[in-house]
Amino acid sequence: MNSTVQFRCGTRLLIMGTNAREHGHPAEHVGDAGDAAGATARRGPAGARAERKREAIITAARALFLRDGFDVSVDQIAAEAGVSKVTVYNHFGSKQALFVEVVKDAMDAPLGDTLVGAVDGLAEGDDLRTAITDAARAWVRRIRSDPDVLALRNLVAREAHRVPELHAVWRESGPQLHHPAASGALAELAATGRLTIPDPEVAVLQLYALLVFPHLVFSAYGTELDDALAERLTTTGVDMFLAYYAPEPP
Amino acid sequence: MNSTVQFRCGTRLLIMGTNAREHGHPAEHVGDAGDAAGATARRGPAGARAERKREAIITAARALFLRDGFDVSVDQIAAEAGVSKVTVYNHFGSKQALFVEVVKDAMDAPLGDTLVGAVDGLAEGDDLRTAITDAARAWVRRIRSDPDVLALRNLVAREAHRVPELHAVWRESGPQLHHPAASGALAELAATGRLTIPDPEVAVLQLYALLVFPHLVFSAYGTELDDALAERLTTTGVDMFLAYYAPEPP
DNA sequence: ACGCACATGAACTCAACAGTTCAGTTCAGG
DNA sequence: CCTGAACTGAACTGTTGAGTTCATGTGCGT
Repeated sequence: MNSTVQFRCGTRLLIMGTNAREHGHPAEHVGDAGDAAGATARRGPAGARAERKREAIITAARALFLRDGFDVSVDQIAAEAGVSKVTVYNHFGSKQALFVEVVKDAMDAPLGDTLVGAVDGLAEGDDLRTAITDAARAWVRRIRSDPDVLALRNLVAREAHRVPELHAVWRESGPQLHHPAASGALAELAATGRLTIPDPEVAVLQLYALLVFPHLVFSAYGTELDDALAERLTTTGVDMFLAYYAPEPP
Repeated sequence: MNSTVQFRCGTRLLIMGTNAREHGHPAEHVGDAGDAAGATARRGPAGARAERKREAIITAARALFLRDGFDVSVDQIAAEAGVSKVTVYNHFGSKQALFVEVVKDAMDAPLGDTLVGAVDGLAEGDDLRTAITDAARAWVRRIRSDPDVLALRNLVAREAHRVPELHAVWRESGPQLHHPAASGALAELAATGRLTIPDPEVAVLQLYALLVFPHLVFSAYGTELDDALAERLTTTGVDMFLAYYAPEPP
């Protein structure tokens, strides 16, 4: 919508598996007016031990939720976390709240930044096709190689109807975060005259559509595109995009 | 993969809502060797009354499953169908089996045929862009206007992990059915020289990606693209596709 | 009009699971 | 080392929902 907003909000890479995550303050998102005031509203136990427990719970819950969906029992999560069920409830209040917390925590935008990086570091004379293809390749690889990224998206998609709050979380951390990034990158290319983009909103969608949506869609139904096809899809996709939006062929 | 297979397999339009469906033989799919032999394997009650009941159950179950997912209780379904719960079990054996049956029944390929139709009725001199755009528009409209089409896809995506048999059903009735259709249409256009398609597999995916995947993806997360955007997406998508695959601009 | 397969409904079993209670234990911080 | 907040384990409540049983109708086919 509006231009010149801050991109590059969350470059926190979402490594997962190894729990080497700094974990700042979990609920320190951007907007959310009405949260800065109370501050003590419904925060769980405090202290060093509590922090450890909390993290253990989130880690275990993330793993189990990603694997089995919302249907895992709280007992399982507690067991996996090496923690009493009561502790889970002391910390999060309800299963839903825990779920939302897990998704919030895991949902940092790993997409789109790649493109921004590629475009930012693009000198005047560099080959646009190569740059974008590389970025796209990295982007797709990230999606495909880290099963958790797709698993998380599918999880949110699957359970959104059961946990309505997910909608909000998703909108805030998903599209709203990296959509402006990619959008801004395209705008930058348009501004410097390397692309001609009459309808930026459509162009961004098409970029997604050509490069990542196939993976999202197929993974949603449990199948997976093989490496060779993914590669052809990426290069041809960028080709097609540039053929349409670049003023003249290089 | 192989060319010159039969397209136009299932042109049974999936109207829904009005239950004016002829309902032939529900399990009369194409391949499925090992089904023609036994024939009496696990078929439920027979007779006129039974058939009525069975249909009522499927209709009710479809409505409820599409609305609320797999979580509706069998009692609800029975009530909605005006039928005893025992009858449901007499007919289908288990909730899962009923679910699979419902999906099988509802899953006819409404996609792709449009394209085939447009291409088939294309005279030598006709404008390709207009024809494909019209087909695409109809296609997208069908997806967007009939909530059940998307609901069904989302349902399958959501519950596939709980009902593994869905994978098979999906593969048989989904991609495997209309993918060849669209694929064949493209092949036909390539054969008559109106398009130049080096990598047909990729081209089909790109056609899907540009035209329908955005709708699938966004609907999976509960949002919806507005009409104007959908229209721009369609026309620009076809444009882009043709710009890349048509030998020379008309 | 007769009989039997099919349908009913109401009560029942069984299991799982969210969330709670509580008496007792652990650990971090002062 | 002492105190209290935080944790534990285990038992408990309450609900929900799948699938079953059975005694009693009801309608289709002949």
